[in-house]
Order: sequence, then structure tokens, then C-alpha cells
Amino acid sequence: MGATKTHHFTERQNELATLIKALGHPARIAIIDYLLKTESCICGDIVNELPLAQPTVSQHLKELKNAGIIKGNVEGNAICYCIDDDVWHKFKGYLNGFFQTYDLKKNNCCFTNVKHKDL
Amino acid sequence: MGATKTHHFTERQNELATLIKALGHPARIAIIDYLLKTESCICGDIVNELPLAQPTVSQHLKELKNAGIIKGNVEGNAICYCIDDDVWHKFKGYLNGFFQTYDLKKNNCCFTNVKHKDL
DNA sequence: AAACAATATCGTAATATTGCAATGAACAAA
DNA sequence: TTTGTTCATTGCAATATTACGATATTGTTT
Repeated sequence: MGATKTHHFTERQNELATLIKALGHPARIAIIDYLLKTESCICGDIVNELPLAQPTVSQHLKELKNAGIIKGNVEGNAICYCIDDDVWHKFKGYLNGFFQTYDLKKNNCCFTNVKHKDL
Repeated sequence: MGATKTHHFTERQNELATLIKALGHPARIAIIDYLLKTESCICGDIVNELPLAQPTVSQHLKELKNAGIIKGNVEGNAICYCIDDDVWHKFKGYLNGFFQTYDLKKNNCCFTNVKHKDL
């Protein structure tokens, strides 16, 4: 197959998986890192920063854009890519829920119990 | 190609991408959701919960295990899967840094500036 | 031991991702 | 208008992912 059976999962599960998947590549992490640490968001600067050819970077930017995580803005000849505030916060909210649920839960499944018994 | 050029990126970028990638599928989100919301972590229960065939679920569990996010523990005939506390916290730490950097940053790249000018 | 139960692995088909050279499109500069 | 600059798209090869039937493995039960 090779095609994810998205329709069997909840909307949240699919949305979250899409956002997460878009970040699941070191090049795309590096792009976001770059956007977070510099004032620049010009495509050319990102291409220079990354150890990949221009078309490859362009493709990674496209994936981040498709997921909604970044937005591209034409600025004369150049294109400026920036993190989308709304999507970023939605993403953060999803993940906060994820980690908070874990923190609140007494993680007392069998494995943990066994581990504790050993101590 | 199809093979990620991991050696060009930082260890953190690769580690984070690996963890994130492991969660970048609705089935694997659903597995973690299940582990978070129930006391059970028996493989069979997870298989019953998910709308996928047993070998497929087994494969997804393997990927989460390879990324270190979950651990499997033999319990007689069954196998109990649980979230790995250490990896989970490392992951949380990475992401916290990510989101915190964004919150601290004045997101004044060209796109945002243009947007603000319009208001 | 034989039958059953729970998981993992193998094999394979369908599809997706990664990467880049070559090329195209849009704008800027000369 | 020609030339250069910036970025996107196309086309393609290599590899990875997703999914599942069939089968193997391991432990349990009878």
C-alpha cells in the first residue's frame, strides 16, 4: 500500500500527525531553527544555510507551507518565509495536551510497575 | 535519492527529527493516545483499538520502539508497551525549547511586518 | 505432546519521500 | 531588451513507508 488510512482516525489525530510529520526531517527542523534564531526569512538565506541543493530546500519549504507551519511572502525578487503564528500556537496546544496528559497520569502500566518492583 | 543526509545536520536536529518523525503518523499518535488514556499497555488491546491489521500495528509499535519512545516488556504470553519516561522527557525538553524560543522572539520578519502595516 | 494464543517477522505490492540537475517563471538591473 | 537573480517546477532515480496475508516464534493450556 504505502498510503496512510487517514479516514479511520480522528481529525485531531490526523491534524497533529500532519503537523508533526512536516517537522520530521532534520532539514525542516534546521529551517525552523533558522527562522527562530535570525531576523531573516529570505529563501536564499535559508538555502545558503542548509547543506542541500536549492530545489531540495525549496521542496522542504513547500512541505512546511503545505502543513501550514510557515507562510511565504513575495518581497520583490525574493521570497520571505515566516512561521505562521496561528498554526504554531495550535500545534503548541496539541503538544501541550499530549505532554500534560502524561504528567498528570500515574504512569503505572505493567512495565513501570515491574520496574518499580525491582527497585 | 530517498535517503536523508543526516550527517550534515546537528545531533540535536537529527535526534529531534527522529523522535518527531516517529510520531508523524495518525496510527502512532493513536497508540500514544491509548497509552495515555488507559491503564492497559498490552499489545493485543492496542491492536483491538486501532483500525489496522495486527502486523501493521506491530510495525508501528516497532517504529515507536526504535525511536525509543516506547518500551516493550514481556509479560507471560503478552507484551506490554509503555512510554519511556526518559525519552519522553528529553523529547518534551526539545520541544519546550522550540516553542519557548518562538515565544521569546519578536517575530518581526518581513512577512509579519507587512501584515502589521496592513492593520 | 497437541492445540491454542499473542506477537513478531517475512515477503510483497502500492505509494511516498528525498535529492538533484535541468529548466521555467518572474522580477530586477544594465 | 538583454542579462542576471531568485525561486519554483519538472523529471527522474534511489530509498523509505505503509499495509497486510502468510508464516514463524514463543509461551500457555489442555
